[in-house]
Amino acid sequence: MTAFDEQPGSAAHVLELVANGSATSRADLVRELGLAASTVSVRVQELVEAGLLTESGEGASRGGRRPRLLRVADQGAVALAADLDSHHMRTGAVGHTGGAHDTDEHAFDLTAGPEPTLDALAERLSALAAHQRAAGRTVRGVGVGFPGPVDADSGRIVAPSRMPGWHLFPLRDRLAERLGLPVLLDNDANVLALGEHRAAHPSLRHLVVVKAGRGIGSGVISGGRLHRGARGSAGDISHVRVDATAEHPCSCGNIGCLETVASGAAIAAALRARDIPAESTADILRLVENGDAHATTLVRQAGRDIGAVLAVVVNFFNPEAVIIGGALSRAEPLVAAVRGALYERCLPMATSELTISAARCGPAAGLLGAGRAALREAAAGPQTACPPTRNGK
Amino acid sequence: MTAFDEQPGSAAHVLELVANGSATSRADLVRELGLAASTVSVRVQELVEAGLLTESGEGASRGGRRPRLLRVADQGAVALAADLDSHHMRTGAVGHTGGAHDTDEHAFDLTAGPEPTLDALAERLSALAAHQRAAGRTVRGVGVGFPGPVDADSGRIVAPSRMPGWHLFPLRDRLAERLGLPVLLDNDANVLALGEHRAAHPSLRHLVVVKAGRGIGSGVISGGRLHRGARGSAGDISHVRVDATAEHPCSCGNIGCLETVASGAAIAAALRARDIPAESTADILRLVENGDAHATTLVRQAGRDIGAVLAVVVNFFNPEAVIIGGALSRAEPLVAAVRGALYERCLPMATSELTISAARCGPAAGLLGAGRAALREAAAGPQTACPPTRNGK
DNA sequence: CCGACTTGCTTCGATGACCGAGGGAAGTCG
DNA sequence: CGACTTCCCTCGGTCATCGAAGCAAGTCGG
Repeated sequence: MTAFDEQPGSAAHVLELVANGSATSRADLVRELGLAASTVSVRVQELVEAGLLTESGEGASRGGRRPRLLRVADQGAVALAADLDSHHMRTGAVGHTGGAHDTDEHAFDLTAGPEPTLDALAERLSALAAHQRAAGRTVRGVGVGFPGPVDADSGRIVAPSRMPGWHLFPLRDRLAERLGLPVLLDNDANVLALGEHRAAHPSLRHLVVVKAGRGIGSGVISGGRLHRGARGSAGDISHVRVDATAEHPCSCGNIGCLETVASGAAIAAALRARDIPAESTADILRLVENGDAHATTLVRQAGRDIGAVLAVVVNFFNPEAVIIGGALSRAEPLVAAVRGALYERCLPMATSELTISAARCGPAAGLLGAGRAALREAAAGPQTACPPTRNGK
Repeated sequence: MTAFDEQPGSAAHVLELVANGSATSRADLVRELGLAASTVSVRVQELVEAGLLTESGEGASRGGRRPRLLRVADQGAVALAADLDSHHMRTGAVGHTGGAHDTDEHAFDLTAGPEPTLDALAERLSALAAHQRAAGRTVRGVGVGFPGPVDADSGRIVAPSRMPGWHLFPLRDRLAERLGLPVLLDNDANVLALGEHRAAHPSLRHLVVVKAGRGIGSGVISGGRLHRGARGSAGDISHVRVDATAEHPCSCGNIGCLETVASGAAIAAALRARDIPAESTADILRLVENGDAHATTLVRQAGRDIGAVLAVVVNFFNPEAVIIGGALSRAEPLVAAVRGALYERCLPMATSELTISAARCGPAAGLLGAGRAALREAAAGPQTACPPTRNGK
């Protein structure tokens, strides 16, 4: 019943490969999946009959018969996506291919509690749904990335330390009820990781995707699958201690947490302490782009701090790539500092073939991840039913 | 073709469940595996016919017919196991059940190079094999744990920084040739992790097993499977920086590595610097048991340092358990300090249901892990052939 | 321009894993 | 002693996948 898992050989996997361009024909799929040609044909036929895949013309010959090109049938099918952070709500509509449409950013306060957030979410997503439908598109589902621990199975928020009232709030079901659409809810870093993995690096098996924005989180792909850990809190590096001498206490009750020295919120606070007006990560980015020395120094130091934590993670987990996403990933000095810290502190063996780069999907990566995941759910739902106790007949 | 993987439903998995006591009858297996009773019966019958499983009497009724008890047919079948560290070679014979027999420890110098090590290994294992055969047992294979990075697929050693001559040495094949037996080679922490997981905690899915001995390493179980990472170096936490002010340079070229402040070698060196004679981890343990204040302080500090690194790992990976193995795990203060550091520095969410304990299999855990893995290989080999290109017929 | 070869895709049994129904064996319990 | 439970096996049936064969539609060298 877990949201994102999919068995390697089949069904949604085929859609995925076609959607992200890894395969454009049946023959491609055969090479990619390692299945028999006959099996792939059957699978494709099912998907075509279900209206999820279309044939669209023929491709270039490679010395023999021309392949019949396959495309995802995104005939106006979209998912709504929402990416939350503590002070903003970004929304958009996501199709099977291409970027996010109709995106919008909207200030609000997550700490005001679940009910106001639910209201704001429902309001904006309803409007978005109406707008999409007016444009002739079908809305298949909703994907939401939440900046805190989420129990993805039950669709509930789990105990964010500084967000009173949120503990065990059933955001997924409440939102689904309000919108009349299936909702997929997960941690923001997890949807980012899924989006980057599936869309930009589908062949990698072990991946760490960091979301550096107002807060800091990460999503972990192990063996090609999202690693949630024992209680779904895997990837939470925001409260790792990086500077025991730091004075700022953290909401978690410790001091020197990564979040208190390297997050967008911390950088903005440090800038304000120097009488430089900065509230959002956008402000920080603007300062850095304008060459503000203080801002650049702080951002670079944040990168070093994040890199110090990631160094442990890279030695321990030995991923094929570390991807930096989130708003701050657009600040070159931060990415460069992360790179430097990793190369300096990790074993050569762990870094010699390690890719370290900014998220390829850019600022909308979170939206894309959430939306695509929701689309995948919607597509896989009718087909890949839950193995146990489902077909009553 | 990877050494330890096994698909969930079948073959070796059944043996595993019976071997570690998770299942004692066909009905148990049905409950454990979730397969149909008929399927389980077929599987068991195959294993019985192959001589790998036996029926042995009947168990207590639970209100109906008595179950026919199953046991692993370890009719004298053993694997030889070797656990290497930089100055010792521990060997023993391991059956499907029970502990290691005929164990022996033998001082030698790994840094002397691969050929002398190969000679020493072959000599002791040949003697052990002869002894086991004289006692009427059949030797099915050999499992070796090596204290450094290993490419498990090719069975070769990978670039240990301070071990000249070892890079890409094909220890597995060379040893197999010398002994005329199939050899399984893996990192020492990995075999320890496999042993502890399969034998003591088979139901856990995410697990970190630390080997604290003369060096420090760890093995990672993710989703019930060993996580080796991109290049097989996952779990290598020995070169994480924990103390930038430390003066001791590390063989890796950095300073303040965990290994230089918290390993058995480092503790022994620190004791010697205070004119307390200590060479091996056994010496350290003796001092701690005798209440030596310096030794106890150093061991406790080592535990804190290890705990500091594990805190990052626990937040990031969110395992269900952290198991401390290796010689130093017998020092209570070290385990206690690790516990303390984890509870202090991790998120409550990551530790509230986290098990932190010493390895249940004790000092022979490494041997057991290596031996059991080799037995499993030997048993699975003829049955669970590699999926592609194997049955020539 | 024409065979020979390549590539793409489909059709059609064969295979094998798994399941479920049915039933027999051997218990417990009232 | 009968009703029910538990354990296990036997026997078709379903389903996914494979491989062989073949057709379709190209390229390419003579």
